[in-house]
Amino acid sequence: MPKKTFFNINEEKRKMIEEKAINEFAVYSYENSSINRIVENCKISKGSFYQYFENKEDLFRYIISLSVEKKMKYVNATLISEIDNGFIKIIKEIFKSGLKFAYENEKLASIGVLLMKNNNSEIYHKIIGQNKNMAIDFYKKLIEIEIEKGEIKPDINVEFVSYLINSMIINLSEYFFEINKNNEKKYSEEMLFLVDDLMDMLINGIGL
Amino acid sequence: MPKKTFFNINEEKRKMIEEKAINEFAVYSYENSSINRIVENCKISKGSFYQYFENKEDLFRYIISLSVEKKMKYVNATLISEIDNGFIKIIKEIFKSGLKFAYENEKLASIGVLLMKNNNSEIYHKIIGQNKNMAIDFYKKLIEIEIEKGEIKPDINVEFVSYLINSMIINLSEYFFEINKNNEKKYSEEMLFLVDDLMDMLINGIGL
DNA sequence: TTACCGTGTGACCATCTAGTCACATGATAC
DNA sequence: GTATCATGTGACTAGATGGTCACACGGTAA
Repeated sequence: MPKKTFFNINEEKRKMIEEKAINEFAVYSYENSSINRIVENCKISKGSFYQYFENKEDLFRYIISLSVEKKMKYVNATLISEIDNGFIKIIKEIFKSGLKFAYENEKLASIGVLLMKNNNSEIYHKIIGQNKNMAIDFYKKLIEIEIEKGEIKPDINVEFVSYLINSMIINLSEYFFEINKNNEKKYSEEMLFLVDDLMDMLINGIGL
Repeated sequence: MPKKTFFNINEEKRKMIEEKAINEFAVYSYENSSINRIVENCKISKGSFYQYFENKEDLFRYIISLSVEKKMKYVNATLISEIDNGFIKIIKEIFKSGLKFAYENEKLASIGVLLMKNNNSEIYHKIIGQNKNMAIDFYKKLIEIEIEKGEIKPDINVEFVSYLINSMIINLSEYFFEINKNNEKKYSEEMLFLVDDLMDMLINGIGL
């Protein structure tokens, strides 16, 4: 957590520091980011920075916490409204809210993707640590319920399918950025079709 | 390419340098690897290193070329023998030969995965560059043939499915390492089942 | 005026990096 | 013996990094 001095400075400056830090991590990832560059962009001194934050990790954790907080607002709203509508609907909505978050918070989403992909790094272990299987376990439970309801084949490899869904969610945002890199962004249409395609594929396969 | 001096030194020393470099890149990835550490582990001087290689990138490219060469031996054998057996068989065998390569060349596979995942980095663009869509285009063609043959739904998003298959292949090796990290390795059985599961899922979906 | 205190500063430190270069060694050729 | 040449060396450079610290500034309280 940042030191209390960080929360004492005026909001404009605070937001500016947050923004510059988000920019830095989104472009360079944690390992290759530079405090020197951040303070330079912020036009504050090195000494000031270390009066706001314990160290580089402290800043990164703070930015991640901002990101998680924001993303939760998207996902929680979905979960609450869809919790009784079964696996397909829930997963679909998680995918969609994930994409919506990525679309509306490109930089934060990029930081998240970089962190999740770099899952051998020290910072990944420090931040994600024991929670790394939380999402996967959640999908596992959903799938098991669906198997009991007779909606999903009972002989699938639940562990593996959960893992796959998890990496699909990470990949989906990336793919979306990829196809939209040079085009103008057509969030609402393209994106939702993509999720529908993906879910249809997951449930029914691509074979005839 | 390494300088000719590298190929003049005796094979034992050359293999040792290759091995230590592979180790370094597999553990630290390109960006975080250190020439200092490599020469220290090799017990050769910095000067010698720069008489063998132009620079760090030269060494990395060389190691990647070794890896590609080796992997091609696995995949090519598959492609030649399965080319007439249709999409499912080919993809299945590509998955399997990819896993076999990863199992038998853990370090090289790890270097490849790290490079492919870090697809924003300068080194990725330098090395993969314009070829980054080669694999995806290959899958696209396979799928289009299969659609014409009436084996795959004609209304799927071919571009997206190809992208997905590509990232599945990258993720599959990773998942395999993951589940085998603490267990003893049961390559032949578990691995092949995993591929069969995955392909069955891709073709038929998980829904009942 | 003096004392205190939160905030701001940038030179500085230790430590790392990739890459260089003047020199040493040792083998072969004449 | 001497000249040539490939190979080997490690101190050194220039530039980065994260983090520290003695000090400066400005406002408030006694």
